[in-house]
Amino acid sequence: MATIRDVARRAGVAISTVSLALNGKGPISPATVERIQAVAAQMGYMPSVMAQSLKRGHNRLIGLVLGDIGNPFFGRLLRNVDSVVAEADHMLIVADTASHPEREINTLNQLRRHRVGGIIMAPLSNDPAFAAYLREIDVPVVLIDQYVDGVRLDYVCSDNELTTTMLTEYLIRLGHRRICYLGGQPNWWTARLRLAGFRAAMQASGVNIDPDLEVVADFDGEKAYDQVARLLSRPKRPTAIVAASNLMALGALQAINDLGFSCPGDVSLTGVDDVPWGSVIKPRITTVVQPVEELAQVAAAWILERIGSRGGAAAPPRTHVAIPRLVIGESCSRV
Amino acid sequence: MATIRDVARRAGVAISTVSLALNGKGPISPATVERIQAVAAQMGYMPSVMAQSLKRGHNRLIGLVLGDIGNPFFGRLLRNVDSVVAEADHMLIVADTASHPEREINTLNQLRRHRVGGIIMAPLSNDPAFAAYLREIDVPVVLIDQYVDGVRLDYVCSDNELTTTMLTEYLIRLGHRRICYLGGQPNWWTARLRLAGFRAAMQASGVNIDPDLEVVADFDGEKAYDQVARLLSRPKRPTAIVAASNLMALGALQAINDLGFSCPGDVSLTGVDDVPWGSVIKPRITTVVQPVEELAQVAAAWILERIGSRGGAAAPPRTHVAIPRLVIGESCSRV
DNA sequence: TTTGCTTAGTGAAACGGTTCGATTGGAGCC
DNA sequence: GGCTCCAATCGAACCGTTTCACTAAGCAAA
Repeated sequence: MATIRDVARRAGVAISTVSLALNGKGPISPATVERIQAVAAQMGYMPSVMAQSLKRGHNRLIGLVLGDIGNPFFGRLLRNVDSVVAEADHMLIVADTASHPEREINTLNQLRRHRVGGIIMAPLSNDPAFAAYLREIDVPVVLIDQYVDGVRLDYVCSDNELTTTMLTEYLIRLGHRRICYLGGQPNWWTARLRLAGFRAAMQASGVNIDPDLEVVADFDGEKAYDQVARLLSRPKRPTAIVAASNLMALGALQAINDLGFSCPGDVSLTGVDDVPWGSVIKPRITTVVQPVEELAQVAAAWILERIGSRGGAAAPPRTHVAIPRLVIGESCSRV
Repeated sequence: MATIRDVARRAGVAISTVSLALNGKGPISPATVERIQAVAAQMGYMPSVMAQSLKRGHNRLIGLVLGDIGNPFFGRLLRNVDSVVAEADHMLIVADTASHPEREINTLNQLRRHRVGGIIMAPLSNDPAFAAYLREIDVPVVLIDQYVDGVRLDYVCSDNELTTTMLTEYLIRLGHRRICYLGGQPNWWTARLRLAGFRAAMQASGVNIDPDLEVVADFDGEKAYDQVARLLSRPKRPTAIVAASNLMALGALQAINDLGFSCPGDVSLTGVDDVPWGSVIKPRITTVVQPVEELAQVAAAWILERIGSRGGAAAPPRTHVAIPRLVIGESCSRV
């Protein structure tokens, strides 16, 4: 690939003249500018972002660290983040930690070696060592979806507590009392909040929580299937299920069907978040959807802000809580 | 962030000594190496990949250009590509063209400015101008999923013709004759091949193709819904449907249900590719799935090879055709 | 003619590393 | 003591760009 030297030689001017001309900076005569542009175009010259960055002290790269890009939620997140940062002429280095929390520090270090201007991350880890690492990090970081206890960083999420509260209240209004809750691993930030949302709604309505019906299924479809199958084969089975994720809701639905029960006839079912093509799953599951576009846009805008104002990196951290939306399907019935 | 200069000063040695010591190259005394390592660790020094790359002439970045990362197929592709290149200490710059073919050249140019070592791309465009651009490109490119006429580049795909051939033959074996084909836009490479696969299977079995039943639904769920709804309300309706994508299959299923028909009772349905939650969609759709992991791994391995052997970039282009797998569900019945 | 002001363009330093030829200082040998 | 040799370390060039102080030329005013 041609370098600025080649262009300068070919155009018969100094290197600095080429730089000035192509960036439209110095007082270069129109004739010269035109000649240089012509030569550059003809040679297919493109400035090396690496070299530019080295000089300027910052490149136009942003790191995006996710636990599982295969998950459609993160896929949509990625897409929307990309569209915003591309607008600002930035590009995304995407790293998937493949659901291994222990790889996160390593991944972040790699991004730092690349001197990315900022990092957007949906963390998995939530231990003090990781928090300590984040507290010392010297590049702007915006957390998304999941938080890390003990750090002070920008954080963008939807109101996780509200998600399950809305669903639980809805079921209670329909007359349900024996409600099963399918939750995630309690070391996940969002899992704890969604559980709290469920409990708050139950208590607010004065409904007793049967501890046996509050199960952990690790945000995993198969585990949800097993748990629901187990609970449905017991005498006092639940009349409704609140699943803290779409995957678990689908696992639950499959269990309900496979055991010969009907949804919503025998068991009402609700979940969190859209599933792509959810519209063709029968019955359509009543669900609370997170505004992914909003999350992505705010996170992207914030990281660009932090990058833009070098000093402003010290500005106090902000939190944006997006309000999820209840989408009523056909998976719940009055009891 | 500390630079190599800072480390050198603090350790009381020359810059070159630090570089040599940390890279384990020169004959540096063990005592000095240890001291330098200690100082570097204490200062949190990390070499700048940009600076290294500038000197070495190549960075450890690979571009991945996709039309829609929101699509789970590409999400899984991304995840698997990332896992392979990460193994080789490379990172991925991901760019989403948001289904705008006209942005592709721009995106590729941006990646070239970043001096990525190679590019993996699922192209949308397939016009001569784009082919001409690709023919001149000075960085290794591996195409995946879709090809571009008139270029000579590595290409990784699954046997697109075979996908629809397998489905069609399966339906014919079940006794179907009036088979509807839902295809994609003919300017898409994969759409043309899948259509050809359908026709080949029909002709091989001596079944007449009713041109009215061969419709274009643009790989789009809504369009498929409309088309199927239209065809099903006519007197001589099809007894089976081959959809050239999962999205169209789901649209078709919805239309079948909404019009009061049953699947597979009245209409048999088949599709191409997994849907992430396919296992809970009733009925489970018979489908041919592409081995995404295999595609991703081959593409990643090939681009790493091209990057590795600088001269080898001129090696003749290869093509890898993966064999898709027929997964029989409950959406088809004998007629 | 000298002075001063513009305009157009140049040269060199700097960014943060790597690499290689040059330079030490000391040990071993005669 | 002078020689060679080797291990350990250093210095400088270089990668591709930007930026800024500087110069050379042209011209108007004094």
